[in-house]
Amino acid sequence: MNKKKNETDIYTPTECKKFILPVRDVIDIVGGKWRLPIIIALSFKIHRFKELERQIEGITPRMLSKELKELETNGLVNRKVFDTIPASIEYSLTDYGKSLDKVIETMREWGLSHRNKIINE
Amino acid sequence: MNKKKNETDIYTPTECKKFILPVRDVIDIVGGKWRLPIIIALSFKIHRFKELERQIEGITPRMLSKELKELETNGLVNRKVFDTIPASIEYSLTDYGKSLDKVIETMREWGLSHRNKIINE
DNA sequence: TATACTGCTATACTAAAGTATAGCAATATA
DNA sequence: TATATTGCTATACTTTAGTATAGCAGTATA
Repeated sequence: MNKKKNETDIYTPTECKKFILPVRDVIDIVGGKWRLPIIIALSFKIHRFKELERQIEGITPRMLSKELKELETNGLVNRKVFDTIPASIEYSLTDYGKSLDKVIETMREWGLSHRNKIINE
Repeated sequence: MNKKKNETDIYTPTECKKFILPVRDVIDIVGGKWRLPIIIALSFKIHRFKELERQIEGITPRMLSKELKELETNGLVNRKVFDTIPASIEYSLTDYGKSLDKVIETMREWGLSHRNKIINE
């Protein structure tokens, strides 16, 4: 009776796994508690460090600094230094960072409908 | 010169924060390394525990069990027990879980284009 | 002179996520 | 009889994420 193992698994042995892979990549790049919030803030406008700190509720400068570096490394965020004294630094989205807009918008819609769902129950 | 604080921040003081909120909800519900992979596997077909373990590369039974419970609690996954001996248990997506399909598809597309980008550089 | 601002970094810590390994009952298969 | 299967749970551990607090240089503001 439990013999059917191969029979059931054969349905989508590679197809399902293949489907998961690119989504895993996305999770690696923009997963975690802070990265999407940062990206969203930057999609509104260029921000300086302290501005981001204020827009993203609850984030500590340590986390913000860490995540900005990661996002820069992955080519999503641009860091521009102005040699005023003291230096002012602007963070902006690269084109590649901007290309997440669809993902963010889809997630936002789902999130909103979830809120509505909770409220209407 | 640094006096402009309110001038710059006033642009989107609440708008940006408001925009972030529903996305945060999504992160809370399906964030982390394993939840979306699990949901994707279940979007292909109903799975039993060991089948999921095989489809989702690298997951341990502890994590799978934990995340399935969370997903059930949040109403995304359904757990159905058949009182055969030994019991067999089927995990499936609820309609609400299924409603993530757009989010997943958008993420997948972005993930694929990221792969292409890396390959083409 | 005292305080606040900017753009962080350092240190020390806690909490959450994740891994590794083993095991159990009961049946089926070799 | 030995091994494999299912659907997990228990224990112990490591790693990563995240928090809390303090501080610095240099300017501007009160």
